[in-house]
Amino acid sequence: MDKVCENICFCPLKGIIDVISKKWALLIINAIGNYERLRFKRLMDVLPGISPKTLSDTLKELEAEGLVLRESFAEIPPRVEYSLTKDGADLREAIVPLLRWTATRNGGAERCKCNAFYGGFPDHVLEKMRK
Amino acid sequence: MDKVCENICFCPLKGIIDVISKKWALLIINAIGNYERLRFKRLMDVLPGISPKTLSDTLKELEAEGLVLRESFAEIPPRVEYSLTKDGADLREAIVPLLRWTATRNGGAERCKCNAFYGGFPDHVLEKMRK
DNA sequence: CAGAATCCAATTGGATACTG
DNA sequence: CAGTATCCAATTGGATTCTG
Repeated sequence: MDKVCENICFCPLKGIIDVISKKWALLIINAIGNYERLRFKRLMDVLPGISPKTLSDTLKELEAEGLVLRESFAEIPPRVEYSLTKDGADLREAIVPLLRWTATRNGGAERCKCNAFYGGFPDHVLEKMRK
Repeated sequence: MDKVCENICFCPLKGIIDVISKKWALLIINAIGNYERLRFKRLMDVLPGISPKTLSDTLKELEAEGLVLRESFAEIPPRVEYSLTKDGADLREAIVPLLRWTATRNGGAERCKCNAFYGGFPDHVLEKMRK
């Protein structure tokens, strides 16, 4: 995707696709967005199944992309809080239609009685998503 | 992501993420959406840099997901046309905000003077995207 | 707590050549 | 034309262990 950029360039798209195609990126952005600010461990809890490595790696990329802000406090035990930058928040807004579309496909939870998806969202977010 | 589905389930999200994280999936969906229906070779042209294998693979997945419709005509030489299903079209609508967000990041084409992104869109689509 | 380090298996996708 | 078949290199991400 990089080398296409001599004559024909997909650079603008390259950005999101690289971000989005990271398996957990959208989930992380959403999670942080929902809770305003989250600590590492809390993120691990909110995203069941993610490994610390993957979370760490993805957070770094999101930070490098200017989507997530990392604030570390010199305390013991250490405390680090993640929040969305303006850009990150905008991105999150931009994917709401996508989430809504997903949530309503196949009647949503018709086959799958789990509630992790909706369950991960605070009430005020739920209301918005349900339109 | 699959095995998470005993107690805590991310199934609803699993869908799009698997679709979206395919490097070319969104580009393909967009391309087809812009032109209503496209043939294989035309898709290759519209998506510079994609290999036939990748295109073929991705199309199959999109078809299996019910996002793309494949119609083959018994002619010589063979003709196959791809179009979006209702679901595919909805998905495409759902990602427009995302594309718009991307296009306006960093002032859009500030560093990159290419026009492949906007260039790939018919005028009526461009207008909508520019808001 | 917040990760870094290591190791490793699976997935992805590019290049190329071939076929009905 | 519309793929398929092969081969292969790079990326990804899970598990696990360790550390300031």
